[in-house]
Amino acid sequence: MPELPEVETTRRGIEPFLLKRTLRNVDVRDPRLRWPVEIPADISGTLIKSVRRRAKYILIETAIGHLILHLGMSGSLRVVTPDEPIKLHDHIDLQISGNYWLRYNDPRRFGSLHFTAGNPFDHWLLKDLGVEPLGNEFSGDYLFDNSRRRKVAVKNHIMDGKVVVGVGNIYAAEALFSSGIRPSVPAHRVSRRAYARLAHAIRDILANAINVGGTTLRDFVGSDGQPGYFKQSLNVYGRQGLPCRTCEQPLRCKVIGQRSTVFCSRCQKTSGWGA
DNA sequence: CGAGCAACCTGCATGC
DNA sequence: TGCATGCAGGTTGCTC
Repeated sequence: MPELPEVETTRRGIEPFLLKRTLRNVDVRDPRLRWPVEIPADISGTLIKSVRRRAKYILIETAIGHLILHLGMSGSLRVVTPDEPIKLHDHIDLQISGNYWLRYNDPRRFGSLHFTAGNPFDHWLLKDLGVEPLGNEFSGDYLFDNSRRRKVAVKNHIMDGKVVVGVGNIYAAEALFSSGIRPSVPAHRVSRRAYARLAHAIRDILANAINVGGTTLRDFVGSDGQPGYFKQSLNVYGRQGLPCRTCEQPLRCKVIGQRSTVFCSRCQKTSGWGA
């Protein structure tokens, strides 16, 4: 599921169920996630003070510290009632005051849940993260300045969480298409102007996806459905071999940084020397 | 230090 | 139908 828009959609979906409620208990039924889940027992009965997001992590602030949740590749949260039968890969319940629980399911177990009593932004998972793509520090100049010595493909550059967070495989491909940049170009050869286009594209696409995600919010949180919003607006991801929506050339697919990357060889010509 | 890649897991679509 | 293969929206941590 989750790239940044899906995580933000999830955060917005669960926030009203959590805020100013009491966390009655965290029931760790199966602790085998990316790292073994260990939550202190005295979190039970604490008040939930905020539900925030940093990168693809959801931060749930309680009276004694923060829960740091990551959905990995296949994690999801559903709102359930306590009598809902346990399904395969239901790992954790956040038991909230009132007649519902938040149930975490993760087949591939790439997700994680941590607790920290300290400042969550100093936690080892968060402390080295790059800037937020929708925040003020992110810009074309920022991407340009951080890329001068980088020989990796520009696609890897924007997917590097130490540079900018939240840009996953789907949105990286989409942003490069919409800014006309060839994904395989070395990052240090992309011009300032091209990075300006790219930064705008990243912002636009992510913001847009979050907005559209909002419309499917209720279904998403309530029923564990996969949000269907993005398929419609995707221009390249998953469309290899199909005609480019701009020029009708068949889209090509290439593995870059071990991830498949779809692009249009006609529309994405920016190689770093020109515009 | 940067770059490249293996690893962590299961589920699903595909092809024989 | 059964089985093998390849691929999947993320991230860490190992090598060189």
